Amino acid sequence: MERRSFSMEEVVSYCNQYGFIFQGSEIYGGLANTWDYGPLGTRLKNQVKDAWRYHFIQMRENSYEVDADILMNPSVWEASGHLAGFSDPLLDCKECKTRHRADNLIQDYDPNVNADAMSQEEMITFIRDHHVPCPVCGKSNFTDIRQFNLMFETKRGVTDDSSSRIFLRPENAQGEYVNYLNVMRSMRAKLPFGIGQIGKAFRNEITPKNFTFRTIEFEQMEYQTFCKEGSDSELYRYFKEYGIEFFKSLGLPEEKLRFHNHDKLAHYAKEACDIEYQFPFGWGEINGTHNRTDFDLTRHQEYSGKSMEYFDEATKERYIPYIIESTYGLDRIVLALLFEGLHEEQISNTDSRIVFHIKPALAPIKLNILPLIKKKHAEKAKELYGLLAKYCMVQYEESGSIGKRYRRGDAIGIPYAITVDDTTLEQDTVTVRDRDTMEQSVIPVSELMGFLAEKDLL
RNA sequence: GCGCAAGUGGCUCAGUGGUGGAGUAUCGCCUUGCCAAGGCGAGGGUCGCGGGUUCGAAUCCCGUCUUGCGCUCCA
Repeated sequence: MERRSFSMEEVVSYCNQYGFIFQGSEIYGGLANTWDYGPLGTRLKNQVKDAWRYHFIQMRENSYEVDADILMNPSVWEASGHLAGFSDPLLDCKECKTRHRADNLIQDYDPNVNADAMSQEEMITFIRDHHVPCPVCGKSNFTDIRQFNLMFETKRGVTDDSSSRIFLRPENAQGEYVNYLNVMRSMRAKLPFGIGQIGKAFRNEITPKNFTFRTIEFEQMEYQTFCKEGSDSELYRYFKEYGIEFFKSLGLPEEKLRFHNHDKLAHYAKEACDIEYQFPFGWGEINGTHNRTDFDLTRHQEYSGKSMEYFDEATKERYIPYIIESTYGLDRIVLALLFEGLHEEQISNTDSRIVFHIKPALAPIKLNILPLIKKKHAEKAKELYGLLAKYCMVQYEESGSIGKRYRRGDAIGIPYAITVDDTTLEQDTVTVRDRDTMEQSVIPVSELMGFLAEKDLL
């Protein structure tokens, strides 16, 4: 059967039409790069979260989930280095209107100069004195440097003084780090152990784009493993490889996944590797694994004055643990699943259907309960709906022909349709229709629970 | 942030100065015994938003917002 994938525009349109993702604040003309998840998108997202919880929390020993606040004491961001390092000195070329990072311009002009150590004024003076050229047009006519801090600011309290300035977290990780002692104490955890968190983070990106791929507000699923120095590199490799397995378990094909090593590491990382998925617009990061060493906990010890040391009963040693971070972009994974699963299938020369091929375990709705003939079978079908709704997300639909209702279910990824007909009334069996093969089978109502378990619908 | 393009019912689009339309989708009734059948009817639009020109603007002009593409940026 001929099968065609969706373009970016088609995915955006589909998401709006079927209730997956809407433009944020749409009735007011929107707000740039904000997207709201609709009923089905929310379901899909939650299923991905559940899958992550299963793999990272439930099936893992010494694994704990937290839900830290988005707003944190500003000292956290001083300690983490985000307040100093999470902003770029940018300037524009007045001649060709291109934008550049001042430190990169200087570094490229003279590799012997350490631009990172220069102040903003020193950088602009250097650029003017040396007539550092624009790499695009070759001229040297720049605007002043402007600092773009990627952290979102807000204020607490009703007064407007600077002491009330607080930030929306630019990454979730610090929520796990500042709770490291609390989790270890209250859970009586021993190294190595992990703290996971699902939550929102915010970044004032300069140019977000590509639908939900890069947004100013986004959700991450993070897992931080606290371990002893020496075991860090092995754990780093493990989580890097495990990312591929996790994505495969969600239904992303291996040939559309690849590792991407960073040549320039973040300020906290000793080793860093992304996993990228091949989106229609190019390879895009959907996971990152970082060896953050003891950088974060050491800094928190320094800034908070609290000891972050772990006491190893076996060896009687005291040390600050290393941290291996494995972070997953939830919105990006949902987007990848949409691109991967959405197809238009040609059934005949004149007939086609939209199908969302998604693993049953991730499907927003698991079963489509349909009376074959509304007048005769609606009552029994509704009864079945009430029964099955206790176990999984089901939908009841009676409007339109049976074929039309099958197709509508296909379009939103419902894996199975349960049709109630005369034999249901007489012999207590239902017709089960498969989304992928369009084939039907008859099974007794009494075996439905087994069917749900077997097909990963619970 | 710069450049280019677009924005009209949920979706796809027509309408280029003179009473806002089509197809499709949705809802109701009839029909229909398994893959988007058919009939009748209904609801649904601040023409992205604001201003200007005009007797009159979806249409022309200006601004703005949003989206897409290309830069730029991206721990």
